[in-house]
Amino acid sequence: MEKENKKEDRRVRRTRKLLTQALTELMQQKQIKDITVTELTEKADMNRGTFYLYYRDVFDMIDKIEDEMFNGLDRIFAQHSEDVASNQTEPILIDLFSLIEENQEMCRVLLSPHGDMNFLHRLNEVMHDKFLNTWVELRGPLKDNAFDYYYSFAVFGCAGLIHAWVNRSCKESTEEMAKLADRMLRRGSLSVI
Amino acid sequence: MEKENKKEDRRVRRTRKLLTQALTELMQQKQIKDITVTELTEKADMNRGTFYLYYRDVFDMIDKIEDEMFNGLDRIFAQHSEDVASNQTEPILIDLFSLIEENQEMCRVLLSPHGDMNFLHRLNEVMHDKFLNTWVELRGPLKDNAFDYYYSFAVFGCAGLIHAWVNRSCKESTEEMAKLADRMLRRGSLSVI
DNA sequence: ATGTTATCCAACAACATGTTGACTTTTTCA
DNA sequence: TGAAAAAGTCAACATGTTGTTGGATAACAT
Repeated sequence: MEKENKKEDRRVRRTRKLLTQALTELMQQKQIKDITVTELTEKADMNRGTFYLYYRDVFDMIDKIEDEMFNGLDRIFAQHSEDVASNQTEPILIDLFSLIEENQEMCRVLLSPHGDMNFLHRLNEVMHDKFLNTWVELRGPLKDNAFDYYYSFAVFGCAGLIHAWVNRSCKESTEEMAKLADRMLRRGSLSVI
Repeated sequence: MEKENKKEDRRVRRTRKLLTQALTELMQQKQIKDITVTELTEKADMNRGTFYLYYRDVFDMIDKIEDEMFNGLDRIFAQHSEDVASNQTEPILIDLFSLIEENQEMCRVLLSPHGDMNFLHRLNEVMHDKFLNTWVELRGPLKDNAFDYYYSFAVFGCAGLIHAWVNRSCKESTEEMAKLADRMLRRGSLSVI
């Protein structure tokens, strides 16, 4: 364990941070497709060539940023393994919404009209795997296709919830949101109004 | 009424059709951002300049295609104005899923990882307007923010449902899907499994 | 048959891209 | 502290896409 857990070079941190800031700003102004590496590095006040040391293009950069969020997601599910098994969704949801809150700005742009559909699908995939795996373990193999529909509806629906939440600057607390999501999933979205 | 309702030039129809076909194919292979006008027109076997007679760029083309689908959506809501007022969602949903089925391929790519987030938001907007307007008429002005969350959840959720459906090549009938959606919205998505 | 319109073709400048090599600055670590 | 390693700067390059143009040709409507 020489330098495994060593923090990365300060310059690298600085560069990554500046690029991420610049990207977040630009994504609020225009669609991803219209963001050029040139203007991105200009806004971050660095050389254009530096960008290519880290990312292939703007979309690749977004993917990498998403990666970090999904790592956080994995960590949450690892911590709540018992809750998943016992179908205790609320504690998981609270941590999940906390993660969202920490990455508020990025989530807002990723779910915005200028956002990234792939983000939604990665989310869908993760939730599907995490939950479905435990369901299979508990109840044996599945028979019909209702599960696919259930998960697609639930995950996309939660994404919609998150979208609305971050666009209100996360006014409601994470606990409130977890309760709201849980209620919608269990009793139906109409039950909240 | 000289030539108001006259069909457009046969050449125009042909060009539009060829371009749409080519786009649909390409969107299955790669992300929108990687689709160039050059390769699009090559696949459609026509001059590059012709493309610019109709669309500003590839994203503009997608918007225009979406426009047609949303016109169909408007027509459906116009036909079911009584159902909206009486909260009879199922008949509307059936027609809605029929519309989806007609535009199966395009819906699949628009909701795919390579898809268009703006499509989701336009959908959200339309449903919000159509339904919420009647709610307001019936029940007077709204007080709290639960409606926003409800609609975001419901519309995004339905989008997830549609996504799963078109990826199964619309195996289930429109009636089945309408029932499924209605049930999820009213009794909760967990009720289907 | 005739005028109108859509498409084709070639060519153009403008721009973003991705990569390179040499140079400077910062960080690491012994 | 000093030398090696790594990160970033800068200028330059070939390449490909873009959006637009003017004139020729073909397809269409009446």
